[in-house]
Amino acid sequence: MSVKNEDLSGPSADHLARIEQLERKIRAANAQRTLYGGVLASKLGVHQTDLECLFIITLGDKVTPGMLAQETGLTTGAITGVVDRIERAGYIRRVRDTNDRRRVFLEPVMHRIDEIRAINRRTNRAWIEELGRYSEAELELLLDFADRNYEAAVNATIALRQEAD
Amino acid sequence: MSVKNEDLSGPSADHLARIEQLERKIRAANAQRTLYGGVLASKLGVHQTDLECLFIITLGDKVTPGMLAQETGLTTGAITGVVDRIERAGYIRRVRDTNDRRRVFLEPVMHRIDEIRAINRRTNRAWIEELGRYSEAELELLLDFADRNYEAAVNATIALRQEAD
DNA sequence: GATGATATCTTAGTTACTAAGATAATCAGA
DNA sequence: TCTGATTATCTTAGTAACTAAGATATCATC
Repeated sequence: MSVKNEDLSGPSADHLARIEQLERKIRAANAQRTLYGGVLASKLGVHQTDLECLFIITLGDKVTPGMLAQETGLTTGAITGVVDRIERAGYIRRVRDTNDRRRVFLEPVMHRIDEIRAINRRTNRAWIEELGRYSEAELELLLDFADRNYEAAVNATIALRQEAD
Repeated sequence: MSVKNEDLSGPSADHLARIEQLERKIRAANAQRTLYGGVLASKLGVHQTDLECLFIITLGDKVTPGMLAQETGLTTGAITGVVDRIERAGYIRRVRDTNDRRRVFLEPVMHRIDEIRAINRRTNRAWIEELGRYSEAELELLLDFADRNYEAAVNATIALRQEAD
């Protein structure tokens, strides 16, 4: 019976199978979260894209339409529409940059954003509770993993864009 | 100095902050993966939605257009368009159910699906390597977490749909 | 065989998106 | 400080993916 040295030949087949399973589950969870975003958006009377952009705006500081276009991959024309809608809905305000008057800052209206967060807290109560039961060490691992996952997605997108067509 | 009993008052503020951070990172990674999907789709000459549906088809067995409509939240009319496009592109074949001739099975053409997987392997080489360095125990935790995350998203969507408008 | 239910497809119309260009402000060099 | 190039946002025209409603075909039940 010939058994190859697993330590030299990389992860075992079993290990690889688990990794693929993990990838599939992450993708499935992704899809479900996207679906949730769609339902939430229609409930708020905005579009799914609008909600995603709103999330980006609340993440960073001094976000501009141009930055949104870059991060989402949408055209600046499309972003103008997005910004129009979420401004009209009262979730952000356009504030001209006083230093460079071509630019516009998208300032989140926090008390309106909090309304959305309240909905998320309601619908995710059980999930938040589950998360609370993780130990510090486990949370650390999950945080690190999520971070690497994000970076990997960024790099994969860049790599894919650079591949010859 | 009054210090409340943290064990009785639930997770500490610090713990909660980490949980929120985790949630934000998951969402950011989500957005990036969605972006990657868009770039990949345009590279393949299909739509982002098409690619997502194709993924669902390869996950399950004997998937029908109706099931796709349910899982994605799209109308059956939209699904017809999706199926038309990915069939024309050669990634699936429509196969009539011989037992119930109203139904259609969406049969993935595996050697074409593998082309897509090869691209993903190329662009995610570094990420796959990183995953390989996780221990069995860590992978177990991540798998379980991804699973819970998926279920949480399903439940949150249901809860949101049921909330009074 | 008639009735209702189910699965998919078709059609008409809406609208979010892209591409290209307009507008307006900034910057760099002579 | 004028000139041209660049940058940031917005506007416009056109495309196509989507929804809603209904058509078509098959199945199940009495």
